[in-house]
Amino acid sequence: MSSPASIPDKPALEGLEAKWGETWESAGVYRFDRTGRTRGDIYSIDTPPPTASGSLHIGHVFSYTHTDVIARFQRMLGKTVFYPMGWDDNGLPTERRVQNYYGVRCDPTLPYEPGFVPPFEGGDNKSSKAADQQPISRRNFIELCERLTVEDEKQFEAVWRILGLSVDWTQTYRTIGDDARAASQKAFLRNLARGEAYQADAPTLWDVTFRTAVAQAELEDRVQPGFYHRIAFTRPDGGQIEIETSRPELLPSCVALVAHPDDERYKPLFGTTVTSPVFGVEVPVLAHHLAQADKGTGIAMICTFGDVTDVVWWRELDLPNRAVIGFDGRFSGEAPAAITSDFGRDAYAQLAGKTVFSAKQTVVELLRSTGELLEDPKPVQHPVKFFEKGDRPLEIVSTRQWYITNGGRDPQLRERLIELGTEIDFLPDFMRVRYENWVRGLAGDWLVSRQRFFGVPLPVWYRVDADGNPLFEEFIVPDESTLPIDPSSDVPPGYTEDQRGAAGGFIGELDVMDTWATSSLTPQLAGGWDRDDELWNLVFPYDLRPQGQDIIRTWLFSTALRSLLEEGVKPWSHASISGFIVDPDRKKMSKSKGNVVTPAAMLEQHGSDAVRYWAASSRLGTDAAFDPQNPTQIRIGRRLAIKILNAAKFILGFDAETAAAIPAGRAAVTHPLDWSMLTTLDAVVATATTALTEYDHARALETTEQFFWNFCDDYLELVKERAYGTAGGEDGGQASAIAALRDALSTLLRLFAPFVPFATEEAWSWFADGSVHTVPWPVPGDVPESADAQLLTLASEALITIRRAKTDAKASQKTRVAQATIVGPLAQVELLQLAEADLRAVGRIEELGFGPGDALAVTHIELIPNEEL
RNA sequence: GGGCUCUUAGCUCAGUUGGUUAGAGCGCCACGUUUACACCGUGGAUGUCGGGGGUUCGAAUCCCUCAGGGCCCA
Repeated sequence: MSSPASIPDKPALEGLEAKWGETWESAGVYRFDRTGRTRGDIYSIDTPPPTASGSLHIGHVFSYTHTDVIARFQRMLGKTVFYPMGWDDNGLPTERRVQNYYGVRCDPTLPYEPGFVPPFEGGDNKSSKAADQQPISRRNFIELCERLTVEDEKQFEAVWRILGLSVDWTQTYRTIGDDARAASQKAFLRNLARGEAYQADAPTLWDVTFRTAVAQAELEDRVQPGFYHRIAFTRPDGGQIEIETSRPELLPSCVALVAHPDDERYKPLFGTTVTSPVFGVEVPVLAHHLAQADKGTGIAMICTFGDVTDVVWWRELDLPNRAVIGFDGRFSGEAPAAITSDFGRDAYAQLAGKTVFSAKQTVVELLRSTGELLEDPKPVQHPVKFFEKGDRPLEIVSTRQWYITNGGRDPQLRERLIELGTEIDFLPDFMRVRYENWVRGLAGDWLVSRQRFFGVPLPVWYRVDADGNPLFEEFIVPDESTLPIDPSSDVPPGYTEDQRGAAGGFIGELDVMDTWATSSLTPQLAGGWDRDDELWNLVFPYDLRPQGQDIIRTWLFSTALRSLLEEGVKPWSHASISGFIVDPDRKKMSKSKGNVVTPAAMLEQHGSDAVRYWAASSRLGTDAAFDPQNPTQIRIGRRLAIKILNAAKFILGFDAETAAAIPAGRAAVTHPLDWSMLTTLDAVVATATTALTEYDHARALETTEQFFWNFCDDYLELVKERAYGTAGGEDGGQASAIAALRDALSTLLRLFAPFVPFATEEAWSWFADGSVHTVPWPVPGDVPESADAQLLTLASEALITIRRAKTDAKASQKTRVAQATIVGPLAQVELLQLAEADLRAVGRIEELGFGPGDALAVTHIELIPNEEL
């Protein structure tokens, strides 16, 4: 970046990443300098913070390259680009990684152990058994989380730097960092103050492995094998009602039977009662429209709680709660009070303490013994709800949890969110539908409390009454100025530590927030919300939110929600959605399928420019197939990057002395063919600029690339003799060619710069000062009236015809031609004659004639045999 | 079951508001070592635009329908 460097004899891509990465960093090329800027000067990006505990895969490279191309384009347009990087390090994935990496697990009841050394380091990140993990205190556990994420983040940053992301590395944040915790807690407290956050004791989807509540956005259905059990309930008159259930173990928690209100078979029974088998509990028969007449026997039992429909029925039909499953996924020791018969209580005693699995077997045996299992269980495949990161079916337990309103129970808020979506330019546009579908399908408010450890603590305490019982409705909040806080170690205002847990004192909330509750605030975290007002006003609302399509329901939605609640406006004007990478069998790459490709080796093997080319060739929203064994697009990208270096070297090598005397730009251009090329290039500039402005990076790249290959294959060949100065004749012909070539080179390097930043920077350094990445994006230049793009096209066609004649004769392209005639429509031939000398030179034609004809063609070509050379 | 999306050359993909004979790259075949490039150059062959129906002077493009792939939601 100092004075122009000498051009290597043999340009190569190897080493460019390290060379330019260091130069860019030390020169601060991508630094966000807000001095004197106004909002209109800024282009701000709400970068996705990768999960620090995960591993980067080729899909990350794909989508982050899309963003970087836009960032570089906007920077060259003259915008000051706010392009920060965050690390999403809080949350369950980190906890799991720490457990496996260090062989530990968190037990909050244990005391802190200073100077703790974990059993080992560098576990293989495969799941290890809990029994093999050493229990440690929460504080020790969090220290290990902190230690490992810092290490992981260094490795991530190294990959991003090699890839050439034009991030300002002084603008980084961590979702577990002090500022992030403070902002997350502050936003929650403001939700609370405005009535948007609340706590409720309610049936909650619960993962028994991780022992935490989970939210709707974290659910997934998995088809599981199961059995339908046909069971008999008894009517007061002794008659039977048959139901089918996949969860007979929940029979002791049965609170009603339910059928569809229009179901003629059961209409007479509505309002009557029946008695449950084995446990002998009398329950009502009720009507509800969610009961499916065509499923099983058409009548179902309602238990507390087998699935989310049970919860709806329980709530809407105002039924009692007879929950039997505890937080550990086992049956509680005490039978529901409704079971009063000795037989029923004995039966329940056999279930107490059992897992769902073994309780099911026990209940089935009991039903067989009483003859109330009417037939052998029928195997079925049915969808079961799982926590997306879990591997045991979710249970539903009643617990006190914190919620944030999200429109799931508020039609007005829901409509505002949908309206907000219409104000955002989704790229591609159809992705908005996924957002709208999600908003419309919300079944309840957002459950944000998690019974985990490595997260942002919910910033509340609870008063304890005179008898030592916590008063959850009488919560205490900290002053904003004290954030971030940890209520399990910090003391609420007006209390002292010795009052913790004491009668008349307080207790701290132990739960942490859903990781999305923090990452939904990435615009705030990165943009200095309520911490750096000047920055915030410069970047918010952001220009761009790039992300993957798989997290529209989580990250995109929750960010839009928090922005609406906190600021009342959309968080960004554009949301660009990248597709994902599929393997050659069109299967999505994922860790569980074992088809993940890690980027570091790819970048090392092929070079960053090559990998970026591959990524940038795909449009937003489309999935890209990738075969690591045969990375065709990457090879093409590598070829392009090398070609850029070679072409630049070639162009800069033409008579350097003459070139030095030629003014930069187009002042010395006189030849019609040169003008033809430049006006064609101007059209490419216009197309590429429009495409990038519309976030169609693939089109910009394709257009530029196509021009570039034609430029090299035809124009460069046509003018090289003239540029060498060996063609002779025309006045200023050499200067014109050299000036046009240099002007085109400058333009092409800038057009390619967002896509292949390393090769373009290298070539730029051979003749110009400063970085190509901070020079102005090209604009179409001045051309004379007479400039005609058609001329270059015709000359290329003529050249191809001449080449074909030589190829057909199995002759070398440098074979001389004694005589040739080009025929074609008069206007074309007249135009083409303007390039006669260049055509003769490239074709080594001694005598070139022109004549009339229907279409452009070469006739009467007369090769001079080899031996006469 | 619902929503979205895709199906174009052997492969990966372009194809704009409907408009001549549907394109590119890779791969393949032939030729060529031309003073930037063998990580190269030149040229060539390659299609029932998933199937069917409709609208139109004209359909890869618009509409209907069917089939298949993918993602998300139930």
